[in-house]
Amino acid sequence: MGATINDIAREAGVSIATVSRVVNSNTAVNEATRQKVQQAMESLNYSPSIIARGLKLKSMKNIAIIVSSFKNTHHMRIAHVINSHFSKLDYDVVMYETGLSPESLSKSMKRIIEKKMDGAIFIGSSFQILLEKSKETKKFISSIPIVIANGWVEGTYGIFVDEYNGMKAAVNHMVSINRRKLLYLKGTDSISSDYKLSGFMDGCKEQGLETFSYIRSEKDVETTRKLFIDNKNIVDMYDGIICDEDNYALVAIKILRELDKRIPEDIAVIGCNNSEFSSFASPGITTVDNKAEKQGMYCAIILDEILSGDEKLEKKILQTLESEIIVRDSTVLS
Amino acid sequence: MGATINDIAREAGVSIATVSRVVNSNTAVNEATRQKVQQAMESLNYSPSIIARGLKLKSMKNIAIIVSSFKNTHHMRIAHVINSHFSKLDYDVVMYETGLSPESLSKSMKRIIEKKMDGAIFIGSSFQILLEKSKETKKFISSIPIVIANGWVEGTYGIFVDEYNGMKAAVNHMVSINRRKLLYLKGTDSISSDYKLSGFMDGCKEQGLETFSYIRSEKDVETTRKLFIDNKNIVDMYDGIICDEDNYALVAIKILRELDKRIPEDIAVIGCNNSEFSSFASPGITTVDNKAEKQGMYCAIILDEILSGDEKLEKKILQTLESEIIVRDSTVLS
DNA sequence: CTGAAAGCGCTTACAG
DNA sequence: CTGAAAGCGCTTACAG
Repeated sequence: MGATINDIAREAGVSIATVSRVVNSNTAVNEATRQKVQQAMESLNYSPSIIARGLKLKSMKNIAIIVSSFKNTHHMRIAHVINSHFSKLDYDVVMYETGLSPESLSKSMKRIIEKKMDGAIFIGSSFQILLEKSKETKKFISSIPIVIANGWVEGTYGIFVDEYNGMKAAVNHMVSINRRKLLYLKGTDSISSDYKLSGFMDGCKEQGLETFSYIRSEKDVETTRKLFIDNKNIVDMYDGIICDEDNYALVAIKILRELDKRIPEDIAVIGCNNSEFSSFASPGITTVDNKAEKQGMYCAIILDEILSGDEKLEKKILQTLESEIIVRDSTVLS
Repeated sequence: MGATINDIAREAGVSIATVSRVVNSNTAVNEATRQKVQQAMESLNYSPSIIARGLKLKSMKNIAIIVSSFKNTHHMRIAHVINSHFSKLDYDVVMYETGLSPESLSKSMKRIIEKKMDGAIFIGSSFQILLEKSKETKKFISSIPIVIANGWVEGTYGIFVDEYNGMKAAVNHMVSINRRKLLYLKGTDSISSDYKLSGFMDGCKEQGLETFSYIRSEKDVETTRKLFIDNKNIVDMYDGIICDEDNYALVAIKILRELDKRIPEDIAVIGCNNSEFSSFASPGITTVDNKAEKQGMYCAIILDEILSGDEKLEKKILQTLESEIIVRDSTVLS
């Protein structure tokens, strides 16, 4: 239904080469001719086919961002930064949501190759495992440059945040406010979540703590309530709880309050991600800030460098960003 | 660098037509031939160019979802549902983040047309105004079917949630728990936010309330604190606060607590969106649930119907979903 | 079951 | 400054 370059050429009484020239305005064109063409384009409501152009030029200036869920706010913060960066460079950035199934990841990877996109950024450590499992991966990795936020597989570039030491810092912070009996709440399994847990465990050992443990659980309200009530000793035995995500900390605080515990006097709580609501909540939640924006920025910059061919980077883990504790009322009253 | 259909044909000793046939497996191909081709594809690491195919076939089976920000969790919930729906139908759904500038919207629309995408869904009422302002809009709307969540412009399909009556219901709920002096906190301006406000105002009038008002403000902690402290009378004059978003309610509760107000005894608070943290927070936040998932589902279904040409729908506002109050501890203690 | 050929809508040397 | 022509990588009637 849309007009093509041929229609415009006919309407304006010129060749398609000339039309192409005025569309791309990179070669000099006689002003009168340009006018005619422009008018023809207007009146026929012309819009050039980027796919025909892409076929010719071999690049569509596209990059892909892949997340497992649009609902993961932490990952979307990272995606936001990447999008802003590449939009400015006139790239078309397209987001894919793949869930956690290797099949749908494979499907997306296939599409991304077939579309000859210029690069891809995966957000989240879960992709490390997923990529290792998927059949499409090798082909994919050899086809286009890939950056992973919080993950790495052979042939890709990884940008990590040091959540291991972030969690150690959380333990140290607890000790600094005299909490020596620590519980760790672990949500969904993932590489990142495992790193965090070992940071916690090692931190506790280094500090010579005698009472520390962790629980793996769902982070919804009902489950957590049941967990805390069925094991009444949990609430009485520990004086500090570290959660692997802020929303888990939010839930924990809710239930602790129901059980008449004072935060932080009876039990101090630390979350992770420095999400918006961690500062909006009451009490404000002390959190391990794992630098979403900074990580996104690094991902973007690395991919950018690769694409512009500025340098031949070795494929490897390129950056490890430090995370940082942000202290709020859930551990220290202001 | 990638192998093309010609390379495969040569390698397998067949014509490109045959290669195409085995790739698309829609015509019968001799089994032995198929094997040869398949092997050639394997060994050359072939992946068909979807863009060459698209040029020929005129449709890439793509739809676009456009949001103003990846960081808007409410909008991403809607996007998530739409993505799931179309992924199952083997569409490639690509997300665009445009911000709130007409320019970047125009750019995205241009790209979407140039890519000959099959349809587009805008999420958020802000797009109504943006689309009305943009130069590209007319062309865009006449090019492909468009659905807007919470907005409508001539030539598109609109799926609305009745937030006006949602806010009236919030007022009624306040009255039912004996709150008759209500304050409304309004965040960023948008059509949706205006609807909500008028729902509040009209609700108050209908209930014959004498003390009600609204404040337009930023929703961060500092601003709200200053607002409440500089106008100490706010906190003393009202016994109920309705906020146009949950995160605003969260902030309000935080500051009210700092000022030693009890929630809900002294002041009851209602938010909007039924976001995850509204149930995770303590107290749980009573909220106007504007049915993100349902709205997303309707958007997807409508676009789906248009694309499959099942029927010629009149272009108009197609659905208005009812919103619903979810009562939690911020208004009624359980 | 298979191949030769036309065509999808562009871009870009190459001539003039 | 402008046009004729080749080619980008596919699909699909049309013959055989």
